[in-house]
Amino acid sequence: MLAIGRLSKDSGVKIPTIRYYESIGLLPPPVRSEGNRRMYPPEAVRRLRFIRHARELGFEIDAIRRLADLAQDPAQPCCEADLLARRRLIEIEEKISRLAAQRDELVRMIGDCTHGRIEECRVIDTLDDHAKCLHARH
Amino acid sequence: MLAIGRLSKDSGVKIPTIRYYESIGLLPPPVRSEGNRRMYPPEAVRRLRFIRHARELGFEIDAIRRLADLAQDPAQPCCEADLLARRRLIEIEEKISRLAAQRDELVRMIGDCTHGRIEECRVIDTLDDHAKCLHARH
DNA sequence: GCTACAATCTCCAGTCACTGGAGAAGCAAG
DNA sequence: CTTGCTTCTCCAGTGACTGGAGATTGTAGC
Ligand SMILES: [Zn+2]
Ligand SMILES: [Zn+2]
Ligand SMILES: [Zn+2]
Ligand SMILES: [Zn+2]
Repeated sequence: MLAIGRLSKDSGVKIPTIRYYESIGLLPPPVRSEGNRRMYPPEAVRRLRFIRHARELGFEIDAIRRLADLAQDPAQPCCEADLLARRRLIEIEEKISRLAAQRDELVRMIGDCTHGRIEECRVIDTLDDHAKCLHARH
Repeated sequence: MLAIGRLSKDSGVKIPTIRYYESIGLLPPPVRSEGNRRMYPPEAVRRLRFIRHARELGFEIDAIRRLADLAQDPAQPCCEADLLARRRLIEIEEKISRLAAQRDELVRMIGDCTHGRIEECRVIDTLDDHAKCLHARH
């Protein structure tokens, strides 16, 4: 059995975050010691690492809840887990293309600016009029 | 003078957002009509479009506040505006590389999975152990 | 003038995923 | 017993909105 500080160190998840995950039902409430301290079984480290890893890959809490539940159930088919991963992948690709478009605009704005006064600034000028952008939408 | 609904349509910024921008001091409080309605000068459309455009390029409100103020002051040197743009560009590049790393992991997880049961699922398996990832960090 | 209906007003709460502070209580070592 | 560390609960704040409730104002048609 581990105290919360130990669990935090072993899993790499901050103490307030662990309590937060408990409060939203992502991490099951552990037993308490006589003095009301949370006492975790060793498996909690694994679950929390799983959660952390999924968060690092950008999964939302709801998706992680499903993924973590599925991980506990080895006989189930994995199509739902794979679907969640594919959804996340699509999301990532959309984000990347949006950011790449923003990057293109900024590179151009900065590159075209002669760095004189505001009145000739390409950055301000472009922000002031989207028609001066390469991409129709951002 | 435009009412808020008109301003919203002309600028593409939703009414509650316009009021929100006023509340945080990004948009100056307009004069009011006898009946306490906000009445905007035509220039408000331009300012709001500027703000919206900068938001679409991912600038934070604080940066936009500076940029919008600088835009009003044509004689100033534009180095600060350019610096804000360069900062945003760096931020974008960092985001893209983080997302690209996530994408690589997900593509591999999904591609390697034989889509059988959870116990053999590469998605769950990889989430469970970051050592199975390509990238050391995400 | 009256009646709908649309537009706007203020205030407040919710979103997401944490993060941190205040103040109190428990716990281990010297 | 005291000192200092850990943990407890509760609450508020983050960023940038978003939307609902309930009240008021403006406008068009009759
Ligand atoms: Zn410039
Ligand atoms: Zn643009
Ligand atoms: Zn699978
Ligand atoms: Zn990993």
